Amino acid sequence: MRKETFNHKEIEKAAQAKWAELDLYRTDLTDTTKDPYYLMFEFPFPSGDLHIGHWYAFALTDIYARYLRAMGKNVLFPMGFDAFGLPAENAAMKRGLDTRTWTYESMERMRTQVRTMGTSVDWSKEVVTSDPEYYHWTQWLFTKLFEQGLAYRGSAVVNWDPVDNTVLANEQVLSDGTAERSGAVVEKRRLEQWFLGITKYAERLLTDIDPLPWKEDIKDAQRAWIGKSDGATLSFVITFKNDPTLNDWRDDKGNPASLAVFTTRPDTLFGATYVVLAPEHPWVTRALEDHADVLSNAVEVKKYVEKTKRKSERERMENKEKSGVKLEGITAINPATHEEIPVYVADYVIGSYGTGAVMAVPAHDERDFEFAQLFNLPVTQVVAHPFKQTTEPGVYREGEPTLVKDGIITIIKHWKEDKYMGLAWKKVAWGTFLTGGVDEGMTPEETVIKEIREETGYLHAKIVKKLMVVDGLFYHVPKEKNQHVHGHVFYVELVDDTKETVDAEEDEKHEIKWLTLDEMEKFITPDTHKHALEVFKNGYAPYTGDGSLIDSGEFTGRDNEEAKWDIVSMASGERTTNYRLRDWLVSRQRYWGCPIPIVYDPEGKPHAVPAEHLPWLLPTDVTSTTKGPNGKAPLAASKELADRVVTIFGEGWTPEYDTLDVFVDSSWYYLRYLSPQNNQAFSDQALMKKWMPVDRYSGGSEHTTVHLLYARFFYKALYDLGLVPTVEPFNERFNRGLILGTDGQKMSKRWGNVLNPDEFVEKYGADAVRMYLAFIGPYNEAGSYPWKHEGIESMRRFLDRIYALRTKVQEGIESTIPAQKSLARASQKVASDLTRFKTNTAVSALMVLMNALEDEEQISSKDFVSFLEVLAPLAPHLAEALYEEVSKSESAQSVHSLSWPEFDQSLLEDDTVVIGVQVAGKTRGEVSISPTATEEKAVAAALQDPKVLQSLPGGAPTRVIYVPGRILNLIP
RNA sequence: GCUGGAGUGGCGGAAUUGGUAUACGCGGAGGAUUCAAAACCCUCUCCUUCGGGUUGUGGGUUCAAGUCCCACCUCCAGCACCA
Repeated sequence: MRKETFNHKEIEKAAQAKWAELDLYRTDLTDTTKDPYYLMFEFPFPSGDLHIGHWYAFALTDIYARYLRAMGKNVLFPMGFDAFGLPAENAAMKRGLDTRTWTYESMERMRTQVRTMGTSVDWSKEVVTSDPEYYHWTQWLFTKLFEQGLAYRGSAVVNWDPVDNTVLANEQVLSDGTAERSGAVVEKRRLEQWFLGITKYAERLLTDIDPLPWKEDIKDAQRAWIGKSDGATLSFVITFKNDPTLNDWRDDKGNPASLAVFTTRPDTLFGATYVVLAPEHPWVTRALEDHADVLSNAVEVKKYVEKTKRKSERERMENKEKSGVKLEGITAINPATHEEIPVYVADYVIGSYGTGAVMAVPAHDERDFEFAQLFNLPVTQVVAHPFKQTTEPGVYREGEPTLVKDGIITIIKHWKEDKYMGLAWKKVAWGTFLTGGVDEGMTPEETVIKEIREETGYLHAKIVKKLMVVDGLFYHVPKEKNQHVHGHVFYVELVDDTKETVDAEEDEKHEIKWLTLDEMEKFITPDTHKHALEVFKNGYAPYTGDGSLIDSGEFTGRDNEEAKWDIVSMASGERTTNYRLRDWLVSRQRYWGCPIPIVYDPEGKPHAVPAEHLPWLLPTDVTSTTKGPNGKAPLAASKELADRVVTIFGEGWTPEYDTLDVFVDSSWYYLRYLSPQNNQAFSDQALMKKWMPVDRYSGGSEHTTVHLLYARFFYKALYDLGLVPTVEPFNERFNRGLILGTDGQKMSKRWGNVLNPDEFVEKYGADAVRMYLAFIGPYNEAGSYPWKHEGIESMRRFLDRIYALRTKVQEGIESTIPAQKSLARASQKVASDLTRFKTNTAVSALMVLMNALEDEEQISSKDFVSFLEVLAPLAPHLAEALYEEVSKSESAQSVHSLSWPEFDQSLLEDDTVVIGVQVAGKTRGEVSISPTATEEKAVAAALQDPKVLQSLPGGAPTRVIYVPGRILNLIP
């Protein structure tokens, strides 16, 4: 038997009944006496049961809600259910139950569970997305977007299950590309679908992130998702070899047959040696379907295109080996070099990004390089790889004048042996290849032959290959000046040892060494030469960085970034921005979702269902398991729906059969909380002005990109329609961490490590579970925390000790100063910790406080109530129970109606503090002095300490650094 | 591969934002209590050759670095053939 314990079931029941009776958590949204604070957590799917993750999300935000109320805020803390959607539908189907019935029963169960946590949710604001009262307005908002052209129809590729004759969501397709349900190999099909035009908002979604007070990882994930790229669209004129008449062919806009490509590297245009089209590119389709004769290898191309179509998304993602087919009969003209270059179709180019076609620059793009290797395509270097010398001798001297010139770096092979020429410099510790400057009027090649002869005397040298151009910035020690050399790197073989006498002056400079490649590696010193050797040994690797342009016509020599846009205008290109973000496909061929409020006239033209016919009800004569005809959505089988359309709109009119993606439902629910029963509007304008944006939004990191981004877009679209008052819906965003199983693994049925929170609530009580979760780690950082049984036991022990404290409480006695000080400190610490969502240190502060109170003989009832007030957000039930016991002199009915305890500031200031004493920065002792003591006093006190004296030669410091109340540092 | 974040005892984690590193809790050891055990209570618990040393590693800035700067290593998260 514990010395003191309490019956948590009793006190929880009593407290919860009391709160309900007092209607303590109903928020008056129109209250003008208090500051509004909108605190929200992500509303759950009705998954059937609350798991520990739900507790973590709801209970910890509840702690903050209770704290804010005590701070005098008017807190809106609502909840609801994201009730439509696949998870509910699948769960119901798996159990063989009706989706609607199962979903609503499931929500009822979860509501009860949420109450057991002691959350202070205002249930009068509850929203359920599958209620017609809610989706009425989802539909209304959709029609508003439709009117703006922001909701539109387009064709999209979907996952098609040929056995079940149905469309599958990505989640229903297994990693091997088969359907979860039927096991069939999933195919790709192009269907007409509804989209929301989120890409129109890409730029604003991006720039408006910057001022938000979110953690960098959340912001960055959104930026990556939007994926902005600045570049240019360039046109490549196309020539049809097999059918010259087509060369006059013009596109829809009357432009000559030319192919648009998007590139972020127009500066490398001179190095574009071929062009690649995505297999989905309209030209490929057209060439195969309408003009098969333009391709000499149409059969082969067709085969390749078919093959890539069958490839699943995942396959394409995992297997990144290049493949492709040349389009025989079509060539393109590089607009910069005017050279004729080949055209390929390859699936490494994505049809839906940019123009679905790229110019390939193998010298400066890794993917293009890989492809070029495969097909033996030319690699033309146009950007020199720069090296600024960073190791002596020859470190580039910043700010000093620099001689810019062309030069050669020559790797010379011995005429007989497998050895190479190295030059050991005599006046400086350089080991180099043969180098030289290119004189006016000479080519680098001529310079090579000349330099070999002048500097080494060898007469018979053969240039085998030009390897590359490197750009060296270094200090030429013998010449005593900075040089910036565009170094043309050559590989040369000596034919024989015929040589003439070398000029004595040249001979003075360096000595020839014949070295193997391994020896050469150690011998060579300048960075440019090291790189040249590397390329000689391992071959050219694509260089994707910046540098000066080479072999780029009139642009040669200029900085690539600086010349970029000039090259674009020279090629008559257009500066373009592209985004990775695609428009949001919202059609779902499922039953359990918000019906898309669209009907089609006899010509097939879509019309929004007029407002007076909303809500556009989900028919009840079909259900999740109903199969629509020809693989259409379940609603296509609904007679109820078809009849409704004919009755309202007339013969020949047909309904839209698809339902909306659940992320549409959840994109605006925070607006509905403000006016959940409103049947005149989706929300209330005055209340939105008062309450938006949501002050703090807590949720899972899995929703960082999709939900958060979609909600931001939806809200911005409503802002443009004048329907909401601000540009962003959420101010602060906190991603919570993950509670792991006791084995440190993610909880999953597969590992058999799923813990049921109800068991712990039953055994230790809701308060212990709440406080344990609060203590497990910082809630404001998305870490992951393994569940420890010992942890929750210790938390119950802590609560028992608090319960035991009540026996020390005395009515009518004075507070002691130590008790007051402890309370003041804890109250301040808990307040600042909770504000930052640092629940773990808030709990720790409570523990420190309790340890101090335990040392007291007696506790005044006033102090004890203060203690309960600080405890109340974290352990609301126990605080309430103890409050009832000791609060006879208090006027408030509930501890949760009290305001946060205030203490005299002077209680936080100590008369004496212990500060560290350092000698030369090392801690040697400590002194106990007043935080306002003068430097003389502090030093005098410190010199009393023998340890300090001992380490302070001379007995007195020459210099003193004194930060009152913090540190004393004595410098000998 | 790219981008972002983080590395502190046996473990979860603290650290007034540059000022006594290891708060609080778990685990462990010893004791008290008990016929005995559980529970409860008390004490100790980074290393040390007792000089001192210690925040992933190596440098730097500073009177002073877990905190700031540079390089490297490791882990986590997001994106991933996006031209």
